[in-house]
Amino acid sequence: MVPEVADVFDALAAPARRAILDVLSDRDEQTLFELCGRLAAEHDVDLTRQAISQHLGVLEDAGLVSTRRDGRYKFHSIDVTPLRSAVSRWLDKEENP
Amino acid sequence: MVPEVADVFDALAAPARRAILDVLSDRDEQTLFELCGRLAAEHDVDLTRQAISQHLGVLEDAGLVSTRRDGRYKFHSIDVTPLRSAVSRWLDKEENP
DNA sequence: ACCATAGGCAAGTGGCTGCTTGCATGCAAG
DNA sequence: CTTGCATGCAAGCAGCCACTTGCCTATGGT
Repeated sequence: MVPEVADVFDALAAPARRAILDVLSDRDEQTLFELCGRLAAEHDVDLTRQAISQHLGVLEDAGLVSTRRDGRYKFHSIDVTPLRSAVSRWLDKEENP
Repeated sequence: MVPEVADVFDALAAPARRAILDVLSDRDEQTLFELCGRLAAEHDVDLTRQAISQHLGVLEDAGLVSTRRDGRYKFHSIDVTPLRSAVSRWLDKEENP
């Protein structure tokens, strides 16, 4: 699935998903359970594992999170590339074209 | 009202509001009726005047749109400053701190 | 083989919000 | 002062989505 600009902004609209990006921005290659722990401990995000998993799915569909499987573990990492291109339409505005 | 980061991303979540920013990015100082016309003609946004007005309110609360009153006209302009600071937490990440 | 761990799938529900409808306000031209 | 235009306010309804609950698959250790 190719990520659209709309998917990026929809993904960023939820506070829980922004907190996930914050945690992943601190350290890459985290599993679902690691994320659940750190979200509850450091970001006051008290959701079930399934809720976090669904949020990760949205972020992955938007291309903001990339994953790598190894056995029964799935490691998540942040990727800001889609965010850069999503906001460039307004931030890279030329003053004198 | 001081705009929060959450307000910025909530504002950007709606396609209609992103279209409004696109129109304002083209030309500043547009009135509500001008915006309605250009949104319908060039961006396939077919909403009532009140809907557009509410969207403008959300954008204004987020600090993404600034307004200037003159008589019975109200001119709207884009301001990308809150957007820059909202995305900087992920985009301005230092590789070697 | 068995059990515990890591994660996935799916349906149901409550609450929020986006849009419309109807009316009100304010300014300006005649 | 009346008429018309640009905008503002508020309530109500319908649709969506965030979260939970319950069950399932698979991998790895003992």
